[in-house]
Amino acid sequence: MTRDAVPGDVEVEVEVTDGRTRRASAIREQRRGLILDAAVRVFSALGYHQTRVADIIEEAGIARGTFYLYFESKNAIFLELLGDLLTHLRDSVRGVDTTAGAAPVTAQLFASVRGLLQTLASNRALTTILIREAVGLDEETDKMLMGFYESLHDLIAESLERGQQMGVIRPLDVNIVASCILGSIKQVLERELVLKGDEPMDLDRVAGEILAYNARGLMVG
Amino acid sequence: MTRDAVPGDVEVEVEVTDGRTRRASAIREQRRGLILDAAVRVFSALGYHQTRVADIIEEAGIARGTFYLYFESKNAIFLELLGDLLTHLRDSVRGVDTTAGAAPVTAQLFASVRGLLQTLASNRALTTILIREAVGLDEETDKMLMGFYESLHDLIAESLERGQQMGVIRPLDVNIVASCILGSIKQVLERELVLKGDEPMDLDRVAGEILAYNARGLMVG
Amino acid sequence: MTRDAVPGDVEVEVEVTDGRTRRASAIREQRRGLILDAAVRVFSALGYHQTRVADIIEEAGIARGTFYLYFESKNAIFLELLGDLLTHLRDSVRGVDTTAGAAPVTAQLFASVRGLLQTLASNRALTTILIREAVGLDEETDKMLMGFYESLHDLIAESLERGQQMGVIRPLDVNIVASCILGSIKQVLERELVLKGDEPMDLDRVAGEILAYNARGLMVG
Amino acid sequence: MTRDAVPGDVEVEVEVTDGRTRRASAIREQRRGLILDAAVRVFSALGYHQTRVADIIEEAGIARGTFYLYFESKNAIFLELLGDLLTHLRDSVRGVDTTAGAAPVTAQLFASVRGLLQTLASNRALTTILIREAVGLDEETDKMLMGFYESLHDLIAESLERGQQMGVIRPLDVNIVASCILGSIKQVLERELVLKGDEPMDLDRVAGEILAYNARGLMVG
DNA sequence: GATGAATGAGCTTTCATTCAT
DNA sequence: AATGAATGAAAGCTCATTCAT
Repeated sequence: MTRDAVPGDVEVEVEVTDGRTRRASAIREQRRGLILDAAVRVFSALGYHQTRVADIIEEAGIARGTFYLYFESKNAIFLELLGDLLTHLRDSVRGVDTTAGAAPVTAQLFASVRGLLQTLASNRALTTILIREAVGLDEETDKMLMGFYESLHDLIAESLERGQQMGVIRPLDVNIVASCILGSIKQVLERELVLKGDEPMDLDRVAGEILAYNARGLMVG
Repeated sequence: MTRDAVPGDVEVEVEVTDGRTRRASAIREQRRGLILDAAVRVFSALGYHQTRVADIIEEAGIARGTFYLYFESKNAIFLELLGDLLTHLRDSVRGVDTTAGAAPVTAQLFASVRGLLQTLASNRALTTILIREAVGLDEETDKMLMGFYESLHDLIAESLERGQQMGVIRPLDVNIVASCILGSIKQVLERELVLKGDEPMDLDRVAGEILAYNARGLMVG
Repeated sequence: MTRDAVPGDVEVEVEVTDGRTRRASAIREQRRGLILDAAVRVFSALGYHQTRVADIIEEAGIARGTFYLYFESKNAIFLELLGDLLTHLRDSVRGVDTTAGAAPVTAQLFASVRGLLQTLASNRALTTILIREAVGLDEETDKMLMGFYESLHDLIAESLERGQQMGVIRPLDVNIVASCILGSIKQVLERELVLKGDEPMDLDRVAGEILAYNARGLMVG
Repeated sequence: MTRDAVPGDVEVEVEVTDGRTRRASAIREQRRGLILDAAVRVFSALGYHQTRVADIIEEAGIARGTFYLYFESKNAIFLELLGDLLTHLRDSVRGVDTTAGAAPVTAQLFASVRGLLQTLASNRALTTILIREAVGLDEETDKMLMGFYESLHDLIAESLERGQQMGVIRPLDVNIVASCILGSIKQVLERELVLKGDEPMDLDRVAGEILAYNARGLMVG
């Protein structure tokens, strides 16, 4: 339920830092983290629009003004949370390495999908936000999200193209099929995380099923 | 950009209808339609939350009170638009007929997917709303939408099961794969409609590509 | 529950009146009366502020615009109802006749109080409005009502003065005591009509009790 | 014209109170009081319905939101004012003590009536509201007010019964006569306070006159 | 005369953000 | 740095009244 520590959390202290400022800075970051954690809980429980700043500060146990000492606005903290998750996700998705000696393509893909599911499963609250809320909030948030999905799409499309060149992927419209793959994963996730609630997900089975589907389709043989 | 006339639009006139009331009723429905059209334009341009009732009445060229003469609330008109689209969509999706003498399964599926894309393509503005906005608004809207997707999911899952019994679908987890299929379609749509803007979609090619992907997967052979 | 026909109801037709206009005028007055009756019912049930013009036209079974054909405004119809009741009441209240040969003062007062109660009891709905609602609505209504109570007050005060001159009323502050008398009657009425609901009032007993109280006070002897 | 400080005004501070919170709380109550005072002035000048929240905040010199920081709604602040006054009034009305050695009944009654008048005279603005505005606003307000008058009525009726048992009150219908007494006082008050405006009231004379009237009635002897 | 759809000023209330302490 | 009272723009909605048919 809590947000993982993320590099971006710590603002770089550019001034001369003696012990005092360093300690102050650490306390500051700790508090910032507490607020972010509280915000995740509230946003994923209530949704962005139902969440009032009052809810966040109550959950965090801080005063109204304090919130604005750490974050510019309600939208800013939401954007930061979203950015954190996207960073996590990007890290768990890698293109297929087709150089000689690399692991088999299928194994690589399995690892990639499994990693993705793993990351999302261990950030259930944030993921709930990502899937349920992050569209139609405002221009900036929308762009951020679309950019993320676009880059995932491109990653998949490029992999498909390379696969075609290697002769392991059949001729197909890489953009449409990239969308299909991305959509498969999103939808399975939505179903697994949002509908199934707290029940843990069998990562291996789900990842295997997704890959089999993507690789072989539905037909017998 | 405008909403299509829909059978459900016209409220049944239960009273005795002479010429006058029939005409009045027709005018009323026409006006209702104009407001719905205006709302579609505004909602799909600004998003649900950014849209104020003031925007809709300005677009429709009516007074504030007039809006509430036809619709109970901002949420109500949105729900109605969404309901219209879902009705449209349900009509274009049919389960696979596996009785002897029916058209080949592949052809049926192609017709179904193509019809779905067709419906959505000809309701671009509404579809934009469906994809971009209809999640996380409020409990009622969410339930409506989830119910719709759930019923699509179930339709697919049942078709898959039947296919397995007939021996044309390989063994697989019907729920996960149903999600994959549904997600494929959603994502392709989102890409085609939202990102590509007004550029028309090659329905046959897209539908064919989706089906091929779902049927055969990615692998050569 | 219905309003009594009142002379003021019929607007004098000053133009040349042939049969046609006379009939039209009669129909008009009849309709006016229906609306007034409907308004009484609604006002006394809901109170002035809770009553919307929509309630009155629904009760009367007329169209919105028709209401304004007969009455200038919601306030105007209320004022007219109030005026009707005040006219009724004024008619049932008479000063004490102290000329030789007149009925005994006590009998006259009893008749006056009894008549007042009678009038109000047979206009329960209107009276409910008078007692519960007619203060603080707007300047004009307030003035009308205060004028009515003031004239009742003056009538009583004058009677008291005359009684003092005749030696039948003890020395007392006529204004204060006139208020006491008026207040007694109002409060008894409020209790009898508003709290007791539809239970009929024993006019003789109540009038007798009020008079005895006013005449002899509370003390033994 | 200003509201008196009332014990109930100060919310009990249940938390640990250091100097800071105590001061803050005091300031808060002071501000609350200022708003209540402003509301009394506006309500008694314009009447409940003519008064908009905008009028109160303008009179109080505060922002719109500040009002809602202290009071739930326009109706809530009105109810609080009314409740304050009723509490005051209840405190100044006491039943007659008929145990041996108590003050003479007449003196007790005089003190009670005088106290009532005193309280109302020193809360002229609130009283104006009580008499002119507080009926027919909404269910809750009506109940509050009716409950108050009912309790006054019962108090008087019980006193009358006890007086009868002691043989100092003649046989009479206690409920009707209790209404008469209550009505007398209400009406005198209305006349003295509302009609006479700011002119001070001769409490002793008015109280004396009311009592004499109630005790001895109008007749000579 | 009758109709009822249309009007729009005006209301109460919410809540993200500011700023004096 | 922390606080939380104060702010006020902005929203959704109501309803007495008008007016074209």
